[in-house]
Amino acid sequence: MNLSKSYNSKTVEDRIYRFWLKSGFFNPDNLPKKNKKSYTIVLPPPNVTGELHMGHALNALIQDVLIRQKRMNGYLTLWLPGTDHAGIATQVKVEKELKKQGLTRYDLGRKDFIKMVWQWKKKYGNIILKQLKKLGLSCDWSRIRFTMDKNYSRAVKQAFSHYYKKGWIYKGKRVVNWCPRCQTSLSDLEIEYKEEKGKLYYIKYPLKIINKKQRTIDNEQGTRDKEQRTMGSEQGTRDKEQRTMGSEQGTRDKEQRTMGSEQGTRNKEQRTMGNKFIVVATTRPETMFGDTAVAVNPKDEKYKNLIGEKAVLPLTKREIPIISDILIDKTFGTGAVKITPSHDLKDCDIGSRHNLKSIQVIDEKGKMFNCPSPYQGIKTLEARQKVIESLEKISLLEKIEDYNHEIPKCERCGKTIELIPSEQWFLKMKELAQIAKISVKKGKIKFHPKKFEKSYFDWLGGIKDWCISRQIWWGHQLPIWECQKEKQQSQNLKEKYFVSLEKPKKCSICGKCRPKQVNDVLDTWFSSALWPFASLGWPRKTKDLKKFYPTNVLSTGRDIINLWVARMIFSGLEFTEKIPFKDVYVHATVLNKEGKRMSKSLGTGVDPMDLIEKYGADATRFGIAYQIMGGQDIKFIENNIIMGKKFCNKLWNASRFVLQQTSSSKRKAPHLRRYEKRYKQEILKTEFKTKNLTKADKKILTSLEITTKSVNKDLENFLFGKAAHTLYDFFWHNFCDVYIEESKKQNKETTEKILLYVLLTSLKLLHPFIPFITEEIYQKLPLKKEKSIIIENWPI
RNA sequence: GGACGAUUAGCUCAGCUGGUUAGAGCGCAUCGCUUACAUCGAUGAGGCCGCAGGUUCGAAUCCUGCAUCGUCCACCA
Repeated sequence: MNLSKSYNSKTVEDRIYRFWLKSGFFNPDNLPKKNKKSYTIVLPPPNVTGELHMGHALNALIQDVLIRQKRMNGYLTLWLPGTDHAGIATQVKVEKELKKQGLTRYDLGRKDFIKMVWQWKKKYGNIILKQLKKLGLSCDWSRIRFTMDKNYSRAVKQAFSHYYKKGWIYKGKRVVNWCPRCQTSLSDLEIEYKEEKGKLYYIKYPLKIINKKQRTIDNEQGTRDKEQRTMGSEQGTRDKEQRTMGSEQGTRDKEQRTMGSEQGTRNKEQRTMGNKFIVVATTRPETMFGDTAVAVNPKDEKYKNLIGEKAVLPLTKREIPIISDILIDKTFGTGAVKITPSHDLKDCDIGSRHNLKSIQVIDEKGKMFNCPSPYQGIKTLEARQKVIESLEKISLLEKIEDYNHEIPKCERCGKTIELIPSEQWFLKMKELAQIAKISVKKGKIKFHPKKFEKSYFDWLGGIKDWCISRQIWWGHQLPIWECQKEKQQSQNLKEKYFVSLEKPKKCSICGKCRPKQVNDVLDTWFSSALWPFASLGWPRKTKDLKKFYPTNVLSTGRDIINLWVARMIFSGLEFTEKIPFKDVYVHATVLNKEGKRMSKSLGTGVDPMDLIEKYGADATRFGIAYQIMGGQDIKFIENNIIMGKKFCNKLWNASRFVLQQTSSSKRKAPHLRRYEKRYKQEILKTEFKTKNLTKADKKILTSLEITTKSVNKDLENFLFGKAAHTLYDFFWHNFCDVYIEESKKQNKETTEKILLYVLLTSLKLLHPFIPFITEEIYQKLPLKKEKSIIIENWPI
C-alpha cells in the first residue's frame, strides 16, 4: 500500500464524493436491508439567492454528523435537501439585474418578470447546493425539493384553503411595515433596526383659543379657570426647581417660562400667537398632517387640565382633541405625544381605543399626500425638512435635540420602513399558537439547549395574527379569487372572495363573471412552515411521508426559532396531526474574532469555500466541529482549521504506518473482522487475554472502549465539540504517541491486529466528522470490507 | 427596554454535581530530520480563573452585588 507522505485533500475529496454519489448510499432506498428504522432530517432550505456562509457550514456539518452516524448505526436515514424560493430576497436580486438594463419589473409586467426569475433560478439557484456538496454532505440529492415545485405549490394552496375554510383567514386594514422600495408589507421579523442619529423635534401645537362667546357651559369653565390659576401657582414653584418640560403650563403663568436662551428670544412672538401651546416631541414631524389627537398620560399632573381640550394642528389648522392614554410615558420628551394612527403602531392602538380617525398621509411609494400643497407628493425626508422650516418661520418649533434611535429597515434591501395602513390578509393565530405551545410543554418536542424553549413560549404567548400577504410578484399567489360582479361591495369575505386551488372556470359566487385572482403572494414563511411534510409529498399520502415523517431532528439557528420553527410546529400539528420533529437543535452563532456576528456587508465574514480550498473539507469540518462546545457561540478563528488539517495529516500518517506493518500479514487480515466481533462481545476477556496482551495492548483497548462510549454519549446529547475533542485526544495522544511507539518494540502478530482494529474503529468513529479521508483510508485497509465506510457498522 | 449568555495562559477554548501542584490546541523558547508523520517529536516558559463580598474545613466551580462584552427579542414617540 503506497500512500503519499502527506495527505492531500485535493486529490481525494472530489473523487470520493463522486464515488459516494455513484454508490447511491445517500438515498435510503439503496441502504442495506438491516437498516430499518427511519431517521430523518430535513435540511433547512437555504435561499436560492444564498451563498454559503459559516452559519450554513456549521449547521450542515451538524446534520451530516448526525445522519452519517445514524446511517452507520443501522438506521434508514434520509436527509432531504432543498432550496427556498425566498420571495423578497430573490425578487430584489432579480430586480437589481434588471436595473442594470435600466428596467423595472413594471416594464416587464408580472408574467414576464416571473419568467425571468425562473430563468435566474435555473442559472444561479444551485450555487449553494454545489457548495454544500463540497463540504461532503450526505444528502439524498435525488429527493431535492424547491418550495415552488409544482407539488409543493399544491401543498401551499391546500394549506391556505384549509385555514380559509376554517374561517381563520381574514382581510383587514392594518398599519403594516411597508417597504417603499420592495413595494410590499413586511412582517416584524423581516425588518432590522439600525441605530441612526436622528433629531427629536419639539413642536408647539397651539391650544384652541376659547372665546367666552363660544362657551356654552359657563360654570364648568369657571371651575376650570380656577384650576388653572391654582396650577399656575404650583407651576411657579416648579419653575424654580428648574423644570425642563411642560412649557405649555408656563404659558399660563404671567410670563412664558423659558427653557433656555433660545426660548427666551421668542417670547415676544409667542405672546402674539396667543401664548398657549402644548408641546409635543417627535422624531417624525412630517407625519403631523395625519395627527388626529395629542395624547398625555392620565396621571400626568402637568396636563391634567388639558385632557378633553383641543389643539390646533399647525400648518393645516385642523383641530384635534387632547386625550389621555396609559401608554404614554410621562418622562419622555414633554410627556405629550402627537397621535398618528395611520403611521405608527402604537398610535394605531391608541387610535382604535379612542375611536380616532386614521388619516393616511404617506403613500405606498413613501411620498406625502393628503396634505397642503407644498408638501404634497414629496418624499418623507424632504417633507420633514420643509415642515421644520415652515414651523420655524411661524415660531412653532420650540427646539431640536439630538436623538439616536432605532430606525426600522427592510432586511432585504436596507431601505427605511414606512408604517402605512394597508389591506392585508391575516391568519388567526390564537388556536395555532396554543397547539404549538402544548407539544413543547408536554415534552413531545425538545429544544437543545433547553433554554430556548423560553423564547419560544414568550413569542407564542404574545403572538399577534400573522400577516401572510405580500405585495410582491415572486411567490405563491394567494389561491383566492375575487368576484368581479359590479357593486360587489360586501364586507363579508365570503360574498366577495372564494378559494380555488385551480383556475376556476366560473365564479363560484355569482356564477357569471370571470373572477380575478388577488395579486398578493404569500409570506415566504407560509410555505417554509410546511417544509417537513410538504417536502415529503403532503398532501398526497406518499410512501415517503409514511416512512420518514415525523422527522427526527431539526437543526437551526436561534434567530428563526419563532420565524420558522414555531410555524413548522403548528403547521405540522394542524395538517398532519403529528409533531414535525422530535428534537430541535439550536446551534451556535458563528461570530468573528471580535465576538461580533459575521456579516457580509461589514466584510467580517469568512467564506467556508476559501477554507475548503485552503485546508480541505475534512479539516474545515473538524475545525468547526471542534469549536461546538455546549450552547456557546463560536468565535471563529482559522487556527482551529489548521489544527484540523494537521489532525488529518496525523491520521493519514498513522494509517500509513499501520498499513506498512500489516501489509506483510495480508493473508491473516480477513480474520480481523472476527476479532472485532468478539472484542465487542467479550471486551478484552477472551481473545486478547488468551493472547497474553502486553500492558500497552490492554491500555489502548481499554482506552478505545472508553472513547467509543464517550463519543456515543456525546453525539446522543448533541455535544459535537466534546466528541471531536475526545477523538482527537485518543487518536493522537493515546494511539499515536503511546501505542504506535510501543508497537514498534512489540512486533508481534497480536500487535498488528490490534493496530488494525484500533485504526478501523477510529476511522468509523471519525467518519461523521471527516468523511473523505476516513473513506480514503478505509478503502485501503487489508480487510474484508463493506463497499463504503458509509455503511460500516457503528462502534458501540 | 426585555430575555439569555460570557468573562480561566498572548489567541481560541475545556474544566461535570465544590476537594490534592488549574488543562488542550495555536503561538512563543530550546533541542531533535530516531526507518508513519518537521503538517512531526521532546522539553519548557506563561494564569491573584473580570472585580467585591458571602456560604464552606475547602471555590475557577455555589450565592449576592458590580463592571465589561456579546447574542436574540422588542411599536418607546
